[in-house]
Amino acid sequence: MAFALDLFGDRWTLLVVRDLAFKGRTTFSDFMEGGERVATNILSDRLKRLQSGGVVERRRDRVDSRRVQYQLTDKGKDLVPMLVEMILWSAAHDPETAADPAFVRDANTDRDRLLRRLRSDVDEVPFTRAATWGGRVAGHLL
Amino acid sequence: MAFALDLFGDRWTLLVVRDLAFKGRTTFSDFMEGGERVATNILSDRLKRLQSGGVVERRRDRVDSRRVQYQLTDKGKDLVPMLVEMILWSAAHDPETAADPAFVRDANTDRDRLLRRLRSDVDEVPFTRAATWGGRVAGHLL
DNA sequence: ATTGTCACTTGCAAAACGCAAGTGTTATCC
DNA sequence: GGATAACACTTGCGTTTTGCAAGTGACAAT
Repeated sequence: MAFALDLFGDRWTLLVVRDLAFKGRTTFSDFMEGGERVATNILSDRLKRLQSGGVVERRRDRVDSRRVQYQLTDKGKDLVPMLVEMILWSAAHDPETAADPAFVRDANTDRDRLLRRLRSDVDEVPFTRAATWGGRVAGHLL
Repeated sequence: MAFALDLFGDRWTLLVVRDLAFKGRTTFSDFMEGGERVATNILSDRLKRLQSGGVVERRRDRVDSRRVQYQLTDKGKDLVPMLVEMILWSAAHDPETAADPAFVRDANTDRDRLLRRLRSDVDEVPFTRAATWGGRVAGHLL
């Protein structure tokens, strides 16, 4: 656990991973526009740490070389089950939760199926689509 | 997720929860002796935050009134599945992991059973025993 | 009565964070 | 082709949080 917390034991890092895993956000400005107010220097620092931790990979966009695309490595994708548990806990205990009740139900009734779906969504077409669930991007409500 | 990270998005908080859930540690000095080097003021602060977050309860020891016993609330016990996923991720990706391979195997082959066991262990005799697994305290190797 | 244990608190230096502004590079528009 | 804009950052600086060491108060043990 100390190993995990060394890497993402802070306020922002896991939100970046969530954006990558569920929200289809892949660029610096995507992460910035995510509602939560990260400072640019902090975001920059967290992306570097995620890279050196092997959770995220960085590459320039082929089409528009100003842009930098971030994506989860396999190691990063392996965080999804933990994120799901975190979301479920929050959904259960946050009085103002924004989690989709159907997502929660699905996770509780057939967790393995949900995880398989999320995994395959995150795996394929890494730069064009987010993980989908129930026909739409999964994370909009998380 | 932001709700969760507000409460335990830092380096130390989840280690306290882990100590309570898996390692049978219940007192301030227990937490201090846990190997990781938390400062006393930080530990004190985190325990207060966990209390006000409803994750942990504080009560004086009946027998020795110097001592203070901490225990997980139901809300705190609900974090166990997330902790397990975190441990599994660390076990899979930390080259120097100390996690028990059999724990990892059990978690992967019959997760629900493991969670039920951990839950009942944490529930009963809250002040005398830690969660056990495989006949011994579960967390010694986590 | 003295010493020790336990659960903290306090003070201070160092590190991390948050904000605003600035920089360099690459597209896009006229 | 030159000006403008977009993007991904970096830099400076004041504020907040952390880490370390020492101290305190209540109670227990001897």
